[in-house]
Amino acid sequence: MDMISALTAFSALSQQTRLEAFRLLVTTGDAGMSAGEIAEALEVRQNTLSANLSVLLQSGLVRNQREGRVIRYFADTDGMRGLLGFLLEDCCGGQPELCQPLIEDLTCGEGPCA
Amino acid sequence: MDMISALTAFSALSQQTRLEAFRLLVTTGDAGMSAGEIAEALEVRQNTLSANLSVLLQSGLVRNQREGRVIRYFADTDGMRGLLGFLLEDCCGGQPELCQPLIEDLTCGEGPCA
DNA sequence: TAATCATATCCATAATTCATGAATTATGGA
DNA sequence: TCCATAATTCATGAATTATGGATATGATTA
Repeated sequence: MDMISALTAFSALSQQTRLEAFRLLVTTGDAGMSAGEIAEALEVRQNTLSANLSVLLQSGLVRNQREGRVIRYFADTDGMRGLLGFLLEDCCGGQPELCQPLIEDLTCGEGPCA
Repeated sequence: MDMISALTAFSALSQQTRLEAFRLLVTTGDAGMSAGEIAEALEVRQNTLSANLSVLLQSGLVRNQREGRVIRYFADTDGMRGLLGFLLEDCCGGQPELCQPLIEDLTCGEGPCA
């Protein structure tokens, strides 16, 4: 992931409706959620959400797929991985002794994630 | 980390000068860098950088410390960990089978980070 | 074909963000 | 105390972004 993509992704996540939508999509995983369901869950107007989903799409953090009349959205795992990698890249390159314990904290295994 | 803090952090990272400054501070680790050195490295005016550093400070991603006339800035590992945890939290809670491989990719061990 | 449902797009307005120059504060040395 | 240096704060205007109403598109059903 390059700097521009990272900026776009961070910018996409720096707005409440979008961050909430993204988290929602992360929790629903492969099932995803239709635009309408997301709008209802977050209590935002349809057109406002649509605009925000389009920002998330462009950031690569979210994918979508038309299913008949409905358009279903999904968190994009690759996009998320790219962003996490970008954040940790310098850390790993420059300061692995700082970085490794930071990563080890992030395992899902035991207890809450972080 | 709560939603507001995460929004603040993402917003802080969604601007080029700030993202570059943050990455710079990550690579310098415990050594940190003075405001002037950062401004010089990034070729931005002192007051512009100062405003941007203050945004990073408030986001918790960066700390600072006065040393005589100089103010030295450092990446805040705890802040970074909090943000990563926030991103992965839902993933771990809701979709550990998606999340774990994503995390495993992030080890510093072999090759580039991501 | 007409009606309807789910989304997206267009447009205007409101709100936010950003870089800049000028002024200010804090520190250390002569 | 005076001066120079390091950095911050403040006010401003330009640019960007968010929002909501209206409308358009695209897919299904009757």
